[in-house]
Amino acid sequence: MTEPNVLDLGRLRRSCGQCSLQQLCLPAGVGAEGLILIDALVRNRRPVARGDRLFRAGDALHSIYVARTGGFKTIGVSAGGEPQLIGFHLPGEIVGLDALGDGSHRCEAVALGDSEVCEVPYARLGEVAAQVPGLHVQLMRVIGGSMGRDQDHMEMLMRRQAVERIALFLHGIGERYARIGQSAQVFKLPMSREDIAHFLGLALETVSRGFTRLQEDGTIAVQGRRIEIVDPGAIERLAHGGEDAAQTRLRS
Amino acid sequence: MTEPNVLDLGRLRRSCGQCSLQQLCLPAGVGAEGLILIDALVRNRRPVARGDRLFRAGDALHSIYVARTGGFKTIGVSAGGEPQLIGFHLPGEIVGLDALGDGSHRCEAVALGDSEVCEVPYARLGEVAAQVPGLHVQLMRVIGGSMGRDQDHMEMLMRRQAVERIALFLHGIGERYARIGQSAQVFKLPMSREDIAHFLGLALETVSRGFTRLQEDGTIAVQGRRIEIVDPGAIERLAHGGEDAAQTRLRS
DNA sequence: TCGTCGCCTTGACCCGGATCAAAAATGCGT
DNA sequence: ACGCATTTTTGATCCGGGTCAAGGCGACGA
Repeated sequence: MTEPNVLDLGRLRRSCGQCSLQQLCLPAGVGAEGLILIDALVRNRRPVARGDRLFRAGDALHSIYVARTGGFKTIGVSAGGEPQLIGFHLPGEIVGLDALGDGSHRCEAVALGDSEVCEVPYARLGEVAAQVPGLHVQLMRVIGGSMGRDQDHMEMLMRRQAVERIALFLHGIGERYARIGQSAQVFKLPMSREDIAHFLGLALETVSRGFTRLQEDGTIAVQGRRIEIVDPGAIERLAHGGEDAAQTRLRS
Repeated sequence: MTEPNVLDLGRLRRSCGQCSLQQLCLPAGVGAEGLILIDALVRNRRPVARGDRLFRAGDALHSIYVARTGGFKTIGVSAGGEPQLIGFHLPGEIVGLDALGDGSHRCEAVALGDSEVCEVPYARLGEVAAQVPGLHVQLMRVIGGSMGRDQDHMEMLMRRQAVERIALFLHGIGERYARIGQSAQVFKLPMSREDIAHFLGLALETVSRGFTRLQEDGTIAVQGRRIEIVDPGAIERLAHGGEDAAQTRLRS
């Protein structure tokens, strides 16, 4: 038995105006009439099963994606070498910008768990952006945010001490969950220890040991992938401070 | 529109049409009439003395810059922590994109030596881009290239062995010099060992030792900051993990 | 309920690179 | 040219974390 308004409900729930990610996504700062165009631009939500790929390295840039639920990791396959974990993409974050440079993807995007994405055909994005004032600005902001996240990643990789990298990682994940209205203190990591290790440039054993040590210090509570940040101050201290107060010489 | 057929020599030499970086810079793929607009957009070349800053962390996004000669480093000051070397910017490369996210710079840009830049006021860039079809596309390509370079940086930081990071660094620098028509085998590094060390996440002594070791192996020849890549194959092999056959990965 | 499989934790050992220290080379200003 | 300061190289020592190896802990199906 079918409800008469099931289509309307479905359509309504798919629309950008109703999306919980609206503030973060492309529509932000765009008027109502622009929203309609963007609604048409964004293909319907699409389910993605755990382990499925949105695209592979070398694929031509066809669409960019917004993670709605679940999560993704992007893996770069550096010529012949072993795969490198480029980044994680939580709900509300964009996947696929790596192809902006030369029009083909440098890495592949794998779903960490069962997920949903919004697909945005890149070719039509340009057309719509030309009609909707403000979309380019928002697009730049979104892209800039993505670059900022890459720099956060580098900041992690530059940290000398393993626990500092881990603290920075957990702090960043918490902040990103807070952006979508979830708790920054208690969350479930969507990725394995091995993924985290590759992301941080550590051995997975070192990640595990780091978690244990932070738990022993009373900084966090660990139950498998469920993390509770018991002492946010300590995490912050490890993440930002922690290192020598050496005055480096920046010549003026 | 007006034909600028009467030009003094100085203006001609400053114009984008005459710039040796034309192919890499904003004008690429833009018609003659667009070029005139871009010419007007780009402020004249500006000299920057060694050690001068184009902008500091926290500064509002005012302009983005194209390095013409010399070179720059961008340094992120992560809240209270010690400074982190985000990247190097050789001639033809863009400086200042780090502010796209939230409109204020995350890092400061310091001239490695006496340099020249083209300054592009960001507010006017948007206006001109609206008038010049194809500029947005090129803008995206330039931004994408910058993101790609960041990922190359990460690839370096992920390498386990110090010599591999150094080999990857030298290889990348060579490629970037080749893009602007200079030799990829012989070049003078514009930055100090200390800068390289911070960039690669190593101690400066380790960088120095790595250079020495590569020289002893006959892979490179070092004379201070002047580097000659004697055995490009060996560099490539080290850069890509030392296990795989030489596979050239050139970004267009 | 049990057994299996994947993921996570813990232990032991060892090496690469950070660190401390100092000499050598290069560059810079006068 | 000279002397001074910065940069670079080289040496010696030590420790964090990579690596190998074994042991828990759930989750899930039979």
